[in-house]
Parts: sequence; C-alpha cells; structure tokens
Amino acid sequence: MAQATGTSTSFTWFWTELDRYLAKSQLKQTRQRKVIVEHFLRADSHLDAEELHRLINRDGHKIGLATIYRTLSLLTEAGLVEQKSFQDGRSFYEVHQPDGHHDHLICSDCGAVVEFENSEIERLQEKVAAQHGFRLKSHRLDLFGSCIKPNCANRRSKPD
Amino acid sequence: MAQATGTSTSFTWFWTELDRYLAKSQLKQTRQRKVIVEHFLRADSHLDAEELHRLINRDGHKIGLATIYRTLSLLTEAGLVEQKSFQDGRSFYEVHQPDGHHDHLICSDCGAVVEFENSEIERLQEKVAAQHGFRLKSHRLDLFGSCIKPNCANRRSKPD
DNA sequence: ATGGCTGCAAAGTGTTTGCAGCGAT
DNA sequence: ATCGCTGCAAACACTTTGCAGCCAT
Repeated sequence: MAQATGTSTSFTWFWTELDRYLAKSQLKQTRQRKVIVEHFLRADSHLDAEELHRLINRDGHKIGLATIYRTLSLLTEAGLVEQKSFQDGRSFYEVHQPDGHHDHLICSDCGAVVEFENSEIERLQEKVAAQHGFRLKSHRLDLFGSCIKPNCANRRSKPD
Repeated sequence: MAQATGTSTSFTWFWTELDRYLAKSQLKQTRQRKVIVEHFLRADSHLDAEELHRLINRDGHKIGLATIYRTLSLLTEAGLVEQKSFQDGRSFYEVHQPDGHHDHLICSDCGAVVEFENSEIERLQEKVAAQHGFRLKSHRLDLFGSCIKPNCANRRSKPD
C-alpha cells in the first residue's frame, strides 16, 4: 500500500509498517484502507471514528462507518494507532509514536487538546510503580483545565 | 438522610454534605438514595453502575438500574463522587476526596487497582499546565503495569 | 396535596457483528 | 478461484429518558 501522493508529513514509516503488518498477517490492501489511513494521518489530531468517517465522506468517498471501526481496530492491533477514551462514551484515536510518548492537556471548556511530554513526570511514575511492586507498561496522564483561546471559554460548558 | 447504622468507615462528611446538597437543591431524601449511597460507600472500590446495582439487589433490595444511574449522577453533580472511564464503554465511580486526590495503578493482567498519591507529580502537572497557558482544574493519571499478586499474572491476558 | 422520585420499558449512544456479494491476491 | 473485505442493517452494551404512579415534604 504505497504512500499517498501528496501526503506531506513524513509518515512513511507508518505506511511501511502497515504494509509489513498486512503482509505478515495475510491481510489485504484495499482502497478503503488506503483512504482511511490517508485521512487519518492527514487529520492526525485525536479524532473519533465518526469524525473520521465524516471527513472521508465529505471528501467524496463512500466508506461505511463499520469499515472505519474495523480499520482503526486493525491499526490499533498493528500497534500503529492508539485508542484513548477520555470522558464520554467515545474513543479517540491517534498515531502511536513508537518513540516519544506524550500526554494530554484538555480544555474542559472547548475540548481543545494539547500534547505535551515531561520526562520528569515519567520518571516519577516509574518510581511510584516500583514502590507498589508494579512493572510499569504504560500510562496515561490527562490534565483538564481552561485554555486561553479567545474563542474558547464556553463552547461545551459555561465559565465560572 | 442520617448515616446508616453500622457503616464503619467515617464517611460522615459524605452524608452531611449530601444532606446539605439535597436541602439546598430542594431534592428529597428517599429510601433508594440511602440504600444506594450505603452500598456505594461500603464497596468504595471503583465500581460501575451495574455492579453497584448487582450488589444492592443481591442484598435483597429492588432498585432499578435507572435509579442507580440517576443517583450516581446526582452525587457527581454534588461533587461527592467522581466519574471515571478507563478503556471500555463503561464508567466507574468513586468517592471524591475533596482533600487528597489520588491516582491509579492498574494491573493490566488481572485488573487490580491500587490508589496512590504523589504530590511531586501533582506539582509538575501544575507547572506543565501553566507553561501551556492552562488553568488546571483536574487531572487523571493511570499507570498500567503488571502487579506481583501470586494469583494475578494472566487473568485477563497472557503474560509475555 | 404538591412536586420530586421511582420503576419500567422504550429510546439513545457509540461500537460490533452477521451476511451476501465484491475484490485483492 | 480463493478468502478476506465491505456495506448494510441488525445486534450490542451502557446510559438516558418518558411516563404513570408513588412517596417525602
């Protein structure tokens, strides 16, 4: 599944890894999968299945929502994508960076998501886990607060 | 809504606060609410609505699941309970400690949950939020790893 | 006696699954 | 020609809501 022409950001490793995974698992490369991955990588920002579906079909394609879910789950299994659930029922997906891990700062008013990374916090996490006899595998850290966007403040809830 | 006789752990503040909230909001004290809160406090450990429902009805009561949801949501609005969603679709609820906040260490094999608190991490979180122009309201930190329970290791997934 | 509360079941979410036909290998 | 993949709709799991009657106040 060759990388889409025109896809700017260098996600070549993503496509390569995907090809490898599909081959290894005897899975097929399809038009739908290509379109879905293209749009997913293009959008990048933590989106949910339905939003991805919207993006894709707004773009003239006609791919079923079920296929979006199936593909996202395939990508997750391939280790290329991470699935996260913040508060509501829905799940958000994002590219899984094998190297740098990052956490999230979420504006509880407008829902904006900012990524950050703090190795000092990570180190303390390891320490805490060890103290409790856990071998740490992964973690998630979400910070909720109010951002400073001028257009923010109360898109989802009223400011206090 | 007087505290249940026999409830050991000192959750008096919880009952008091609840009484205050109900009065303030012109809401009523009912048998169901009392039973639900009793069982919720007794179990304490992060449970979901259906498990609480199971506990309650196993105890001879007959309270509808909808009422459990409505009560949990009332308690959440009162600020007495916190609602968390880990991975799946369901939400878990726990007593909201107005003072000490705590985070979770979750065994990815057996699902055991250990609470911990680390003020150093909390302080760093404030710092990160500030750096990005956020006024921090709350956070969630979940650490996933393998615990050392002898009976653990592979209840949910196989060890590697 | 009021007006909130409850139980029930029906309606809603987001997500998964069954199936017949399509398409990559 | 296989056998996986897709679209569709039905099925699901969890949660919310509408409604008629019940019960604290």
